[in-house]
Amino acid sequence: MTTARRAGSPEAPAGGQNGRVPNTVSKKKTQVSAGPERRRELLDTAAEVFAAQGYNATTVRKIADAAGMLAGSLYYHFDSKESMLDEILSSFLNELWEGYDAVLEAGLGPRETIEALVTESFREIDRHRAAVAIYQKESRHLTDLPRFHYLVDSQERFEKAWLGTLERGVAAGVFRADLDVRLTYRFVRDTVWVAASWYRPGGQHSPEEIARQYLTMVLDGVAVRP
Amino acid sequence: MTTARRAGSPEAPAGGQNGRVPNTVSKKKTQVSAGPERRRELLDTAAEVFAAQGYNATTVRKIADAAGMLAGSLYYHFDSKESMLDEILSSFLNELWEGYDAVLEAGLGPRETIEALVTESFREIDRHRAAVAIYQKESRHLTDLPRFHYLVDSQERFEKAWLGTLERGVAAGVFRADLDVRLTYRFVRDTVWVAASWYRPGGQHSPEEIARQYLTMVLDGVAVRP
Amino acid sequence: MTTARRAGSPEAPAGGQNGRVPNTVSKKKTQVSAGPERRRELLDTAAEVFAAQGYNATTVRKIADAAGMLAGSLYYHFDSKESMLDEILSSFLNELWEGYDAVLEAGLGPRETIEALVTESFREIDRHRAAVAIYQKESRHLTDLPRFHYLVDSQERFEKAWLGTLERGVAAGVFRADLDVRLTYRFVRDTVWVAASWYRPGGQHSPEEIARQYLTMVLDGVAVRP
Amino acid sequence: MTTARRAGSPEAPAGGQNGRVPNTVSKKKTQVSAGPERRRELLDTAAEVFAAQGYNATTVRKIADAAGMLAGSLYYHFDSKESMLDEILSSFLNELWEGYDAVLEAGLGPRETIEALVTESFREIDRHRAAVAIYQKESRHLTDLPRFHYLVDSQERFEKAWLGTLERGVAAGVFRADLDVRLTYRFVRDTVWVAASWYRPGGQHSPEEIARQYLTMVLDGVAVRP
DNA sequence: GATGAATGAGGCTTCATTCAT
DNA sequence: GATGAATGAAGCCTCATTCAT
Repeated sequence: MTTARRAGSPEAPAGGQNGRVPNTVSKKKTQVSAGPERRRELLDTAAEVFAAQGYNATTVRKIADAAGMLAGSLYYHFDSKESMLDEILSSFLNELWEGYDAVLEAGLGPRETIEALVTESFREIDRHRAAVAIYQKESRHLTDLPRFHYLVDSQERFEKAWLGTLERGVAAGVFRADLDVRLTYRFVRDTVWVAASWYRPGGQHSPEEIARQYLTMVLDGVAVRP
Repeated sequence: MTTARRAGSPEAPAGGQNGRVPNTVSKKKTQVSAGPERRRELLDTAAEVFAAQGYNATTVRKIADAAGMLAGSLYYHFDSKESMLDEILSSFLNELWEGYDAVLEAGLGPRETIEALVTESFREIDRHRAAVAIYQKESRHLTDLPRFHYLVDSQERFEKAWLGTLERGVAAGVFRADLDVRLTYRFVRDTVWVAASWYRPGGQHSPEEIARQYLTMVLDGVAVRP
Repeated sequence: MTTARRAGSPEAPAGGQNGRVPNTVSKKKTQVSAGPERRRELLDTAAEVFAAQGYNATTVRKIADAAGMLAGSLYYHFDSKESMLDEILSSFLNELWEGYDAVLEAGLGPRETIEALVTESFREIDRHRAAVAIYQKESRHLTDLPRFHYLVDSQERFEKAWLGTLERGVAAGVFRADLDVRLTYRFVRDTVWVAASWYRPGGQHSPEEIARQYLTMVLDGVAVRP
Repeated sequence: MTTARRAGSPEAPAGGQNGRVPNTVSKKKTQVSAGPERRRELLDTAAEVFAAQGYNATTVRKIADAAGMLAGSLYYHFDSKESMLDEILSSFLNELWEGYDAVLEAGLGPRETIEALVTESFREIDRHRAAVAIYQKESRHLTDLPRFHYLVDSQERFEKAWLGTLERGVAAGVFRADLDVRLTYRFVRDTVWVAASWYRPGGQHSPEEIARQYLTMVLDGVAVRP
């Protein structure tokens, strides 16, 4: 039931068939590692459970079970259940923005920027599937808590980046002008991130391949051109 | 067991094929009505809260507050919090499938079928926004409960309908053959239903208008044709 | 489930095969009688349910179901669930003491007194099976409530009557002197009243017949005399 | 399913065949013990309260109060209030049957078997007074719950053992043939077990002494022989 | 006399969290 | 670093009772 596979990488046949860059999030040595790596492991475990069952429905005991310890023991490592969530989300967002910022500062054209952002997004989904899924499900009601206000900030930067690029594209004549830009923005944004709900790392398509297909759908459409 | 009962659906005679249907769902805090309408009102209220806060994070007290009664009083009308959820989802799915079946039995071509399904979907989002949002967020872990097994059935029919239509379209040469059909399926499906997360009835676009724009994006792409 | 047969007499093939004196507690005319008889009927129904499920486990709704009305409606007839219990027990005890007093004032010898008390007791069990069963199960913790203090009084009178008779018998040489009288008292008392837990009116033995057999067991023993 | 597990029974090596066993059951409010003994202590406490107030009337808070902890803390040790009851009853029945089986397999004559069973029964009442009292009061409506179906099994074995012995005795001419055997069975059975309702361990009579007196009453009668 | 709907207290249970060992 | 046991707040649900109709 509480399957909770150790998150992401270890079992992934690293750098396998699709020329994918293995993203070794944690390098656990033996069974149980120590120090800050242990922390990472526990967070990965927690993220899996949160993603699978929902934050509220996840009890600290379930996380502890999945980690092979007792509930109380988690409190040696973390202040609270909420702080685990916090750490999961913030470290995901940090990495996401590292990638996004690199793209945004690269001085690409609108279409290329969109392509790069989409590709980067799928890479993040690949690396942080659980965190992305949690983010999707929980961010709405989390924004009420002051502690998670950075989610709002991130959302705003996010919107600015995408919406801006789209508008730039419309102005440049590379994106259609007959569409409501906000609608388009939501369309593209959702289209990409919802994928986290079904994506499983190590599946038959690499994130880059999925990004490629998504991009041609979004940009060129599903219909055959007349 | 819990076979989706068909709700009386007073919302049904929804004004025509395109005119915005003002959401008459009930304005809490007005005088309470009696009889089976009261039940509907309470379910609508509950759905609103479930959608906003998530099923697990919603306490019966919150629902009762929103309905202007005490928590215990809800149990005069419903067996349990879960049965409220059940009734909300099943009556939504019943209505959804009425619309979908009408489309699927109309003998339309693949492209027209997709167009009709998307349009019908946005109409359902308009009518049952809360239920759709709940469905999106909760269906995954609900399927574990025997009581909600009908969600799995519905999902299967759903996939059959959409995937089948897409395949038909590829075979007929109206949809691109160079895409992974399952990927396309997920793309179209998610793209439509996630809209429930931001859609607000009574906004500036009617469901039909949103459907139209979504359809041209999905079918023809966002990019300007070369 | 909540079988709740209308109590005692009506269905009993009055004065049937065993030369039993029919004790017509209530003469209901048709389906639902009015006035004070209705009250009796409801109390009989309540007593059945209390006896079957236990006072605490019996909800007012169960009684109402058995009586064919809604829970709230009972409050037209009675102040509270507790007052139903009160009325059931006190009216039983009243009748019991009527019978007991007649016996005790008859000036019989010790053995004859015991015989008459036992017989009278089985008659009461026959007439008020439910009340007796309730009494057995609930009296202990009821005595805490001031309202039910008469239970304590009754118990004391009861003990005085039985214990006194036994002692009289020991003094008179008709009951064995080698036994602890209190133990004997408890033995006889319990032996009789517990029968309410399995006795069903209209069974194959009349109360008088059961009394007769019990008496020879208690007085003469189960073993064959050497 | 819930097969009566055998409790560790530290009470088992109960001092000899007649010397009063001082009830070492645990004196709440003393220092709490740890490990599986704590479980036993809590169960003993719970049994005491159940016996005194009835299962339904007993709130978990009352049990917790008696155990010197908060209501919720009980759930660290037990799944539910019902499972406490289950464990109390099943461990009592296990011990009871150990004793009964020893008697039944000893190849005694009918009268000696009855004597041994009665004596064993009073010993059980002495050791498990609370459990016996609970059993008396609650077993009837408990048998509806699948979880407690073993109570029915036990009752059947019980009846077989006693009734069989009585019939053997009648056939052998040691018990009276002029009595209804089932009536005799109920008489003897009830007569013994009801004693749990007034018996207090540490009273002036040892269980063996009470058994002896009960046996001469049951077998030889209360009346002086003519 | 009875109904339908609600109240409010309280019951069982869960769970994040703490802390001595 | 981890365990075992407990806390205390809160959650879902039940139920006796009330009352307008």
